[in-house]
Amino acid sequence: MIIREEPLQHLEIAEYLINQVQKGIIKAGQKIPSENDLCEQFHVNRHVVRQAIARLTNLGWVTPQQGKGCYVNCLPKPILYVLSSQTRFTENMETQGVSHESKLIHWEIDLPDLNEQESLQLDEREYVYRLDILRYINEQPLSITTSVFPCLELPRLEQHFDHFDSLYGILLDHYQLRPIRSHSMFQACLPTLKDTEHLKIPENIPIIRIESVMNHPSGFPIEYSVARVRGDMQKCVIEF
Amino acid sequence: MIIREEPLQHLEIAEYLINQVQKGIIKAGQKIPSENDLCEQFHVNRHVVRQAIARLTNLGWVTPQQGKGCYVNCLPKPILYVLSSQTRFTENMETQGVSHESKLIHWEIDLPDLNEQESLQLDEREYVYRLDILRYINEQPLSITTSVFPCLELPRLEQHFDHFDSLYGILLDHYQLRPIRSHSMFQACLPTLKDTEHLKIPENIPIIRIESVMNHPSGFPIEYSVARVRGDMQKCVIEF
DNA sequence: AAGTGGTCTAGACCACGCA
DNA sequence: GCGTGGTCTAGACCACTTG
Repeated sequence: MIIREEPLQHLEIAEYLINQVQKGIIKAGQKIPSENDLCEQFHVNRHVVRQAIARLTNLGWVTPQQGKGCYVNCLPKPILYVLSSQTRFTENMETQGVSHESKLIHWEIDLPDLNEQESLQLDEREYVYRLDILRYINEQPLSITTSVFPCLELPRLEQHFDHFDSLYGILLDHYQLRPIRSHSMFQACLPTLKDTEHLKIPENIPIIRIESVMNHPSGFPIEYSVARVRGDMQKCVIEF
Repeated sequence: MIIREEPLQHLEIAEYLINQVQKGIIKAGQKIPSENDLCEQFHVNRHVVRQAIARLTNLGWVTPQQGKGCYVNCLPKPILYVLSSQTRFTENMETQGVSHESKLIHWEIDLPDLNEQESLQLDEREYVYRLDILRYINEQPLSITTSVFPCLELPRLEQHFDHFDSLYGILLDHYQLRPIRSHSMFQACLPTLKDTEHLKIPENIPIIRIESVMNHPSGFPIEYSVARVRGDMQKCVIEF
């Protein structure tokens, strides 16, 4: 009598592999067995093995590399991002001693959409700057942020884009402006296809979406931003 | 000359379907075409269609139901959860007029792990209560929270579990205790397999993990909790 | 019984990295 | 050229829902 003990699934293979990594049997930087090897080992189809590996990938344990193999991530301990009314990316990273970089990958002048109108208390005819900023830590893409400012408040902002390094540096240097965080809204979601390209992540890695409104020191809203941050690379901390 | 315009992929089918839903061509509560129909429509294998639908599912647009079809979600606008030093789940939901419920699904007395020791400033020999609480809004599971308290602070806590409805209600009624949020840490991640069972979600839906420490009014830490919340059902708001 | 989604097998071709 | 992962086809069996 043959007992089919086959609620064996992609999920069980995934758990087995995660165990191997957690126990240190397969170490960070090493490869897990190839898909074909795993097929033989578990006597299953390659498709099933691939499902298992997909789960490992989404959970952040491994990253497959075409032509090479599937490597266990040297998981960088998630960066702490301390949120307060005064927080800036650059300063935050520097206090943690993390190498960082910001790139302006796109900017435009446009009419505000409904969200932007409401958050910035703008008329539908008041133009805004819309900037897309890609931020790196340790040479890896961490987040992409869309920041929106009323054009009126930051005249000729584009003049300062040539040597872009820190958004808040520009605001401070050229406009004597230090925005203050009014409120933020967090949500876990999946990246858009565009975001996956910029962040160089698979489309199933969860990201944290942070929607914020920043105020001018005198009180009115001056910046509306939506950041999409790799969930596995950052933890946001709020102190009360 | 035949032009292969076939970077057609599961992702493109997914985008097509998302468009149909966004434009209202397929409305909430309705079914999208069956897998076999989509196979014919796009002249692709069922496997490809299933990948596309998997993406829709993860993004929260649809939920497949075996034997019936794949229904467009009546997307409940994400609940706002306002985080402050005084926040409680029950009160938060009631101010928004949302029907809610809490179930204690597991409890134990145990020695604290390293995280818990550190967060609660406990000796490794001081026992803790560990509670798993499942919370519902509008009859749908929203979050699962593991709360840890030092046994010493809440003697005979289990006596009050019979008619469990609100954790903070018990603390207030029987211990005259109103914990105050010290800090919280957010991260986007994927659910564990256990969490998927409790929350009744597929394993690829992103969740937001909120790790918090709450203090006794006189200042020392009294509760360490880890909440896993459906990303598509809740937005956390922080006011500064 | 027919249709639906859930899971698996078997096998193909491609793009990439490496020796 | 070979092995790797990425993608797709073709077809099978199952569990569930509905008529």
